[in-house]
Amino acid sequence: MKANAKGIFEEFLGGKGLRMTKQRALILASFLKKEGHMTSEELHETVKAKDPSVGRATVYRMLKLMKEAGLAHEVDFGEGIARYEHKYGHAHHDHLICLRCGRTREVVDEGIEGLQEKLASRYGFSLTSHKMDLYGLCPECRKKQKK
Amino acid sequence: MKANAKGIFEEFLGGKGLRMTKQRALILASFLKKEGHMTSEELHETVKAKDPSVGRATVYRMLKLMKEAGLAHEVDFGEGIARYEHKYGHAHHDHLICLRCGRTREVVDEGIEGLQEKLASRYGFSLTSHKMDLYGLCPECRKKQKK
DNA sequence: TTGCTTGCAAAGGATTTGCAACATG
DNA sequence: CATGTTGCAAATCCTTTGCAAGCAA
Repeated sequence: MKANAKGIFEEFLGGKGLRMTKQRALILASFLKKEGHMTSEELHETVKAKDPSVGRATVYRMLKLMKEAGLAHEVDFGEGIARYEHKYGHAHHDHLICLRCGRTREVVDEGIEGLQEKLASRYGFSLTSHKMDLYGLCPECRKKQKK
Repeated sequence: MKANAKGIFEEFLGGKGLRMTKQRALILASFLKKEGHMTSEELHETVKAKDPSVGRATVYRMLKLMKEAGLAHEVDFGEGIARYEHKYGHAHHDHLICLRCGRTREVVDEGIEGLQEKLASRYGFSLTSHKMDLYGLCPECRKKQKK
């Protein structure tokens, strides 16, 4: 699966006359290995652990490329920084976000997905994508809250 | 309605030992008058048309106050800039956004709202708020697309 | 008066870009 | 070898902050 994602990315690069480099391979591998919603800085740290010479600009440039290649997805939890999650092998999903501890859960509800389509077509829109983030308290934080 | 919103804001200010000033009154009125999702800069322009001496920092500071007072709501359509819509007299709603022309529509679907609660409680979360933005093509842009 | 407010400019934080040196196909 | 690529630092963009002067209560 990891090798395959790399294959997809190389094909993407080839199609645009771009090249695979050791920095790109390292960043891609690091990105795929880590789960969750990481910031550019977190990814840069992970990459630097393997090769301290990689600069942050390269990480930003790769993030943009991976987004174009369809391997990364940008999310925004209202913190004023971009976060990325990998799309490869991850189906579409929405987020449940704890306002206290920041933990997130990926969720999907077919019923909601269906109603979104209906809602859009009611207004004559054709839907391309959507984002839905639900904010609240996770079970653990609700417990602490009561004490 | 406008006068009333001003009343709400003055009460909010009073409760915090803050003062009403002519800049604040002007920014509030300009904010309420304009519909849609405006950026800080757009609001600043509107305000400057009435009083060119108002600085952008004051607009940013007011936006934060209006948010605290519950009169403004920050939204983010992924452009890297904050947009604000007024909450006063506007019930909760989600957005339908045209990817081509940028037009937005405010929508609500009770069915979706209900399923969101169910989805959250299925994971033990208590819900505080949510945001849902649907991206696609509006009826006008779909027509143009076909030609 | 007291101390909240303002405008300005400087500071900040995240992300982008120019450039000379370097590596890939 | 011709071009893409890199790291660095400088530059941007949006937003926040420090400060001296100004104004509301």
